[in-house]
Amino acid sequence: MATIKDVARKAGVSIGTVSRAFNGYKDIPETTRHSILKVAEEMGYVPNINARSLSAKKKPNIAMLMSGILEERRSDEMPYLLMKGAFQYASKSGMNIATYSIDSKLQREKTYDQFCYEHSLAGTLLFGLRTTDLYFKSLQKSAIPCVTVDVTVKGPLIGSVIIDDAAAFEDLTEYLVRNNHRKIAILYGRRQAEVTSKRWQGAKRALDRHGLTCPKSRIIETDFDYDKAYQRVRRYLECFGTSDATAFLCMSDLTAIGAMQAIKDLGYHVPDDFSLAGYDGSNITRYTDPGITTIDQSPLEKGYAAAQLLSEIIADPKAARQLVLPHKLIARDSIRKI
Amino acid sequence: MATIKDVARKAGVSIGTVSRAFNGYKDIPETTRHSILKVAEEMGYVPNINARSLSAKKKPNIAMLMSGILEERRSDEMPYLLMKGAFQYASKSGMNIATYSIDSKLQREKTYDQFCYEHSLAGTLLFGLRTTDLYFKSLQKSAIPCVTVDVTVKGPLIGSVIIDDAAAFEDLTEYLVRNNHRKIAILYGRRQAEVTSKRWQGAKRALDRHGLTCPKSRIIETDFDYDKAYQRVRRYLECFGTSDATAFLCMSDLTAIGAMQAIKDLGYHVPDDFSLAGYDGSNITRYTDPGITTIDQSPLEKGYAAAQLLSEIIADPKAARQLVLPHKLIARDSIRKI
DNA sequence: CTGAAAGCGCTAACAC
DNA sequence: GTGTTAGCGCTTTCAG
Repeated sequence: MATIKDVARKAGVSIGTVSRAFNGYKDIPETTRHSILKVAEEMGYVPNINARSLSAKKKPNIAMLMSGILEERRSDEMPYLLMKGAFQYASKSGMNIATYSIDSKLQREKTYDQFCYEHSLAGTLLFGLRTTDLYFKSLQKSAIPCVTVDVTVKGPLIGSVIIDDAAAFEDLTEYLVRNNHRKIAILYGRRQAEVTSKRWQGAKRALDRHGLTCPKSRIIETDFDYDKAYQRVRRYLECFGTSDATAFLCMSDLTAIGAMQAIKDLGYHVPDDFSLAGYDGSNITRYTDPGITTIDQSPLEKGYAAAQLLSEIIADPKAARQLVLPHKLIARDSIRKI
Repeated sequence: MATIKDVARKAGVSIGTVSRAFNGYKDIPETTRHSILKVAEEMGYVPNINARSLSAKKKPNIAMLMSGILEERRSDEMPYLLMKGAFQYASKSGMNIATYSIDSKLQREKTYDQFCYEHSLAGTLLFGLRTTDLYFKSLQKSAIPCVTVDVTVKGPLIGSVIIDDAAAFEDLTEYLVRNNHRKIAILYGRRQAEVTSKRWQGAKRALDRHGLTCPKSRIIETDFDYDKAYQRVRRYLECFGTSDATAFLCMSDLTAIGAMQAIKDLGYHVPDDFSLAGYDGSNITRYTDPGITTIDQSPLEKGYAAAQLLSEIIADPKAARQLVLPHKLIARDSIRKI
């Protein structure tokens, strides 16, 4: 493979000049730049990124760090779409992003700063990060800019992209109430999760506004997953039948699907006997029968926005900020007016 | 961040010695190595990968190149699971993998070799590659080892990981026949796709074996996607009702789901009126009602095996080979015995 | 055993 | 304008 030296020799100039031609320096005549670029093109020369980032900070290396990908912890769809969104921005803007998995083992072995140094990173996108991740707190002390998605970390070089979880869940709750549901059972997420309490706040706001309450009996705990939701809802229905609630408001799509299966298995019908709301906007909700009303988390847009925000922050640290993306309610047939 | 120089100074040795300590050279006394490693540990030193790969070929950089991720072309689940599998192997074996998106724009802009040179890659994993990708043919001429998944490229340094698509589809067809289905409609995939013809071969083999045929009327063309499948099956049913076929054999899960919706929308029932088979093993098929019988493509295992195979090939080019992973049929309630 | 030194490919001062 | 040169951080001969 041709190196800068080969190009220089063939073009009859020094390597310094070739470098200048490639880096958009304006103190070089257009004719020279052109002929150099042409020679390089002919030889199939492309600058080596490692060498480049070794010698200078230009064309910063940036990376997506995906946490939790090895663990079974969330749907496969969300992180993929975040990544896709980031790659879309990268492709459009000519930025080059690499993706790495940062599992908990890795986080234990080397610090965030060490990882960045190891890979000569000038900035990172953090996807799937939880507050319990070892890297979570490191971010603040680091001098390397980053953008987190779905969680917020305060720090001068830290941006974040989120949706307003509380407001979104409030909307969803409101939507149920508007459809005259007054006895709503809530499928709670993992207790420790930040999003669980946020969503609960939103539900609370909507219920309060309408003078409604949610007694303990109607709070059904899950881990955001299918199995637990299925079992809990099944037990709930065996206990209360249709007497205690008219709708299930779920903190994730997967729990909604579990709930729906339990409802069906006990001979009830969605939405005739029970209405059902999910949360996340995952693709599956389009294909269930009936389709599930849910909140679109816009992972694609989040990934895109995160990459964009990061490049802004790298260009100017003052650009660091929290971006709140709009959420949207996707109405489907799982909720009926009563 | 500490560099090798800092460590050398603090440990009272030369940088060469530090380097040796880190690279497992045996010509250095255990005591020296230990004290160096200890100092390094204290300083939080980690070798810079770029510098390392610039100066030598050791600890080769390897990468997953994901094609088609920006295009809408396939389910989001498959490529993600491939990636996950590769990361699993990487984490387990201490190998460090970066993921890049190689969209068609990028493939047009720089050749495969250029891309590898640019990133100092010693080997690549190719996910989502199609025969129409520009990089597809480049692989053979390249001196850089790679492993492809789901497609086969011949070349001395090229490995591939596949499942036997024809055999898998044959099994699926056979399964329908065993359940006494003799009039089977086939939801065909994209005409140009290699997998389409392979799966067709498999179906043919099973049908032939039982003296069955599949008249043109029962071949329904799709693009592997939901919408087209829905429309085509709907039209088919409006035309034939239950008179022409007892089962739909689909070349992808998404088309199966489209077909199922069409069946339901016209007032028919799965599996009472029509049995249904999908292909891919995507998660959605677990959650539909009824669950869909399908073939598990094992993307996780493929990714894992691909990463493993690549590291074998890099260690010894003679290890290059084609790996055929076992497929498995997942029986669910969408098929009934008649 | 270990230090010194020559690069790996590239960028960025610094001269001319 | 453009060549020269000093690194970037690391590995690897080559002496000794």
